[in-house]
Amino acid sequence: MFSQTVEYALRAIVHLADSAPDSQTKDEIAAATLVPPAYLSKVLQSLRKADIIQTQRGVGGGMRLVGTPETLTILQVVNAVDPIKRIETCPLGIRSHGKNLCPLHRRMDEALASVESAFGATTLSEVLSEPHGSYPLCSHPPVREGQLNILPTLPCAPQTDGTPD
Amino acid sequence: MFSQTVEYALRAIVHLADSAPDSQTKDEIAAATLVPPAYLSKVLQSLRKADIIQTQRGVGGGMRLVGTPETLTILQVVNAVDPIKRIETCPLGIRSHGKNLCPLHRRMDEALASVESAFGATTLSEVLSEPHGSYPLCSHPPVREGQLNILPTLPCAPQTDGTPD
DNA sequence: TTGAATGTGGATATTGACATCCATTATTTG
DNA sequence: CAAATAATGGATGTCAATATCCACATTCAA
Repeated sequence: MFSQTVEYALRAIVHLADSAPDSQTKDEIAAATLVPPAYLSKVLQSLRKADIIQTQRGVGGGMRLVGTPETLTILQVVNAVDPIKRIETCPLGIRSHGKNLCPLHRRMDEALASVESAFGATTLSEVLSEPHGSYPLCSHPPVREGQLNILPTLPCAPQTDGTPD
Repeated sequence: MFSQTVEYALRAIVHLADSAPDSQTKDEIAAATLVPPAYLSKVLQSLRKADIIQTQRGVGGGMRLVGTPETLTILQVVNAVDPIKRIETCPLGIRSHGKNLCPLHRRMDEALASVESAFGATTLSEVLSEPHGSYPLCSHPPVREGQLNILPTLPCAPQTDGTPD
């Protein structure tokens, strides 16, 4: 239903919002969100073109939010990479009758509208500040190890929690 | 957002529901719904495997609804050809924590749930019996010509209604 | 100024969704 | 049975989404 690109973009932007207003490099974001680094570049380009993030080349560079998590909605991110296409005209008619959708396509469009509405009403800050203390990219706080480690800090790092397979 | 296959399946099933309990051949459905005939075969196969339609080979054969338009929902049709995949577990975690989605994916799943709910609550008969007299596959009654014609009856046949390009 | 860090953009591969074609099977009618 | 009708299933083709790679441009620090 949602494209892989949307999934990646949202993961990345959540991570960026979480570290706002600081910058993160592409590789840092990729490691934290488990998105293929090479492809993440492309996705982030779309977000930059949509003026959702700023980029900075060179040493100490990276990506950061243009605005604040309070004002940025999930919908803006989604529309930047893979816009929700509302059904404007009957997909059957060569020349559709304006806004008069048939009952079938009206229902389908209403479904799209509900998604659009829900996403448009959700800011990044809302995603980040859930009351239950759950963490954005997984259901528990990220593993923070007080050491330089080989593996990047994975929000949802594979970990055996005692539960057998 | 919705796949082409879903679009085709819904068009076909609306047409079948509209002519229920009669049969329609694949080519009749294809002509009426403007779906590529060869591909429609594949889509209809999915509906048959889901026991939503019955098929009959040979002279006088075709496809018809198994049930009634009153009990068949859009969701059943959608799930037969391209199931709505709810987000059950965190897409990031190798081993996700059961049903505890992170805030981001919970929102995304809620959007999917709203689509699922809307589609599950809509029967084919509801689509067919809109109060405004609008017609299922387009916003006006189909062109019915009292003659044998070369072109099939297209519900949304391309027609110049006086509006310039 | 040099080199390391970092994003940019173009070329290219991979994959699955969409679509077509055709030989075959099943059914009905004459 | 023979012929016409109609669905079935397998093989194949096409294309856009996904994904990778690399040469290049930009920036900072030493």
